[in-house]
Amino acid sequence: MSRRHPPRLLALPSYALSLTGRAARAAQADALAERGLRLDHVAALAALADFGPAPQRQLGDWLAKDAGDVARLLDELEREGLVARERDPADRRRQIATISAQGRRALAGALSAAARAERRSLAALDAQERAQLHALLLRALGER
Amino acid sequence: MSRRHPPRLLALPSYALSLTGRAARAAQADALAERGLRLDHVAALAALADFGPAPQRQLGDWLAKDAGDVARLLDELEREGLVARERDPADRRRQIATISAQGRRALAGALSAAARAERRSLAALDAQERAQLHALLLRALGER
DNA sequence: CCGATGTCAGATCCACTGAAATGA
DNA sequence: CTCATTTCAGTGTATCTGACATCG
Repeated sequence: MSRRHPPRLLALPSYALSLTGRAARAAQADALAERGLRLDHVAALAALADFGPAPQRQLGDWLAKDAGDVARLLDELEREGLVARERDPADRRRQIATISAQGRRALAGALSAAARAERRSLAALDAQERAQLHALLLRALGER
Repeated sequence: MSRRHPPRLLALPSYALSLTGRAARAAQADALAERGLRLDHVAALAALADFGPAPQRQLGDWLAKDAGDVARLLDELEREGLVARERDPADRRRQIATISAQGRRALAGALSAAARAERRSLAALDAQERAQLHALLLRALGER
């Protein structure tokens, strides 16, 4: 199994980016699958925990997710009792999603599993390099 | 439109990695779509250009792609005249794929389009930061 | 404008087939 | 040499994801 990568592609930072991104994503998805969660479940829970209850469209903006997908995602989370949805009395079109106590517990467990998976998938970098990579990625995202 | 990301997720390097990776991938896919190419087309052409003619199985290993998918991928590239397939006389099960002159031209154009798309998607970083990011990603991949 | 549903393309994966090579 | 097994390419299929279109 010669898993070499074509040099011409590696020469593109964004190819390397998409490869490492996929690997990181896969490692985390595996870690979460044991808990019956997907990455987007955890992302939604984290957003609701960090920013508080929100209408679905807002949640879609935070997670860079399509509104239709958010609706289906919340169906699942609600079925598991991790979030609750209720109509906004001020605007009855809106559904306000709120994380439940059970959702917060699931989130905490999932985040620590994700952090462990991360150390595995970025094992080739030492702590300082990981921090440097992290800072560059945040800049690339326009955060900070 | 709030482009903020949940802090709990951004605190994970691999979340930032998967976000930027997804954006980079989408930017490149868009740039290539105008040329009638997908990312896997370009990856296959690059592998054949960098490593030389190869049986399909080998190509699948390089690209981490399923053998069946490689067969379909090459059907498309062959139909466009970008690669040629011929049986290996030494082992008649094998099909050796070779990039054509036209394939090389298509690859060159695609790679420069990808490089332009990249400057757009990583616009928040200056040239030095992009280089630093690139080096870290290659290390993370275990290349060099 | 908001949520919900349907659908589509792309990507990944798995099972299976037939032909060809391999080796006990 | 024969037969069982393995390898390779190719086909079919299922599933998941992200994106879009439409409808109430």
